[in-house]
Amino acid sequence: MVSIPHERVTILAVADRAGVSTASVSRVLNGDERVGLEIRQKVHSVVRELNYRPNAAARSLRSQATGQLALVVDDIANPAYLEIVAALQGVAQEGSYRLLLQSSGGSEAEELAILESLGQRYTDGLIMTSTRFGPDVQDALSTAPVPVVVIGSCLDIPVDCITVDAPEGVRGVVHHLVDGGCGRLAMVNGPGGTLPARSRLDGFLAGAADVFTPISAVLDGRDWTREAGREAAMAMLERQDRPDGLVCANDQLALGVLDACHELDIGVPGDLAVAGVDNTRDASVCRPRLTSLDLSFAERGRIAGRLLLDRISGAVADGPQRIRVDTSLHVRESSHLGGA
Amino acid sequence: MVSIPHERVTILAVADRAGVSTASVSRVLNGDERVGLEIRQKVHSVVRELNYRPNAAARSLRSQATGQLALVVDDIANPAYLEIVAALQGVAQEGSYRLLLQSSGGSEAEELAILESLGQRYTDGLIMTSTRFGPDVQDALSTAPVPVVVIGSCLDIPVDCITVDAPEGVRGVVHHLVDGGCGRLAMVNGPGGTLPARSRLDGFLAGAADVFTPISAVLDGRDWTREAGREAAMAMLERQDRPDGLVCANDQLALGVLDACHELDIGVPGDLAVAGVDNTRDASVCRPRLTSLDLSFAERGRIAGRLLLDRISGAVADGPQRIRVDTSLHVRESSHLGGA
DNA sequence: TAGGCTTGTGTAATCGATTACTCAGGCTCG
DNA sequence: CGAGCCTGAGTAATCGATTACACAAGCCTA
Repeated sequence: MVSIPHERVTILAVADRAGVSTASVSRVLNGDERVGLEIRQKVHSVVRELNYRPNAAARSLRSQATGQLALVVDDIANPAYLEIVAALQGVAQEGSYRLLLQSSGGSEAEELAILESLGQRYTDGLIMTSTRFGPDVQDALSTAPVPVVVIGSCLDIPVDCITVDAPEGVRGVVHHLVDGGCGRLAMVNGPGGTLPARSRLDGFLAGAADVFTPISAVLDGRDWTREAGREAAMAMLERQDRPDGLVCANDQLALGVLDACHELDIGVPGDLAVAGVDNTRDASVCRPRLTSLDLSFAERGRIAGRLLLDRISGAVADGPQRIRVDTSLHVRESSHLGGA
Repeated sequence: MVSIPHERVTILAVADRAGVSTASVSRVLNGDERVGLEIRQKVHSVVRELNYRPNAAARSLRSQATGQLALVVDDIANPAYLEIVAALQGVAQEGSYRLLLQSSGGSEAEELAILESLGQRYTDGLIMTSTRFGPDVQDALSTAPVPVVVIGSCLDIPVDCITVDAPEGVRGVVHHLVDGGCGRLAMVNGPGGTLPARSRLDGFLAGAADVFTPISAVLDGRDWTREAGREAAMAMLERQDRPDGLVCANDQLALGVLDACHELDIGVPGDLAVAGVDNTRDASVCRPRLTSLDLSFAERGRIAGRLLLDRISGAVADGPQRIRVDTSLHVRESSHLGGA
């Protein structure tokens, strides 16, 4: 049973076979009420018989809508974004949209290229995560030909934005550590100059100021990776004024810190309490399990998706929204000072 | 600076502005050599001036190609698939394709619906991972209107398939454990009846037979999760004839086993050597770090993508290919019997 | 110098759907 | 009984690109 090069079955073929006009077929398929019962049934039966499916390209060309959403992340391999992807996939499916996944690889040029390409109209809307917005990107965002929702740090430009109060959350982390008995804090941050690094630092400093706790060091990581965390920790933990409480700007950095502690034979949480940010799967897999601040990626993905759909349908017509989602601290072994 | 509801800039607008025909504009943009230098330059300058981008829908309608690939996974949240997604995203981007991500949630009905929907021609080709193929799905696969490549277990149906010799790999795991000194083996498998579970079991049994090592137990997990692994391990490790070498059908199950060992105060690898399958990030994050069999998801994703592109371009016209990729064993602490 | 070739450009058909407009027939109402 | 309205269905314009075909101009050759 070789599959014969399928001859295309178009709406015209259906119309002919059913002995009606293409208009009627289209109306039946799009649920137009004003079609007689007889025609309606005939069309349905022919559609089944010929296994007809409307051509997506023709439909979009005419209707000026693609039925597609796009998600741009700066690094697909980052497990934190996996939650956004999964959540968004769910929302898209519910709304009968397809989901396009694009990766900018963290490069601004690539981000710009993607935003430019929106002019091709292959998507009805875009969701974007980004850590850094240059003026070009800001410009492209505000003149985008389709609705855009940003997940991440707030900006001054008029774009919908689903954010969390990361500084407030990190501040809470500091309080948690101090409440547990830490008296000398430090931070391993991401690369300076990025928005997330800045906001986490702000929270850390605010928290430390709240409780008048001395800070022994703040080190910027080379990047956001485990290896960067290890390097920073190595440099930091061999000093005399070693901290007893350490906030890491994300879980990967924290994992690196745990590696370093292992090598240096520093007990966690006995000698040093550690906390991360993102609450990725890794946090509950590593040993000791990592206390981590959840930035609600899944929820933000869901909200972003819903908002985007509302924008597309015109259900929301107001100015740019700024939605702030709560963070939550997941306390695990790595900061159980009392229990050590 | 309010953004004015962008009037559409079509190829006709460009043609008018440049004082040439739409045909010429199209030719210039598609790199047709037979266009005079003057027109070529004029068109390029007008395109820049008007910021023109060809409409994707119109282009696909005419050219019968969408510039899109689709990936269907049965569970997006599964980190093992993340590697496929990332690899495929790379291949797609290289080939100037966009990547669609669809999730079947592991439901056969959903898979079927996705395959049916291919008739809408929103994609030029499909890559699919699946653990279970019912007759309907097989049928849909072999009559699909676009090329399809399957990543996973081989089938009898004529479809391109990128697979690994999982049994052979698992057999190697058994040899590794026995070489390290294990004398009594056990396995924690996934749910019976699934293809992956069957192939891993085959490999396990073959390996044990090779070396005449006694098997103390093979338990099927409720599913593929960490919790299922913990439950199975709890049941298994309290028995008298406790194994000293344990093969887990995936990393999540293995993590659960490690949890159980922790609770029961069984030393890994001292009292029990443990190995997993998939070599996910988790394997290098957990403690002890987990020895794991890499099933080369990333590589298979890459190969699948390339093959799909070749099918689409017609570069490969032969019958269905069956490509087998090598597995590799990543030895880590959890099976270092000598070093314990 | 006429006929044929090459080159460059324009005209218009085409892809497959949706929908504004048109029209025929049956109904109501003055 | 005819004007006006409603219903149901068909005709054809439309979306925005690509490309087969037509054709004009310039060049070469016999």
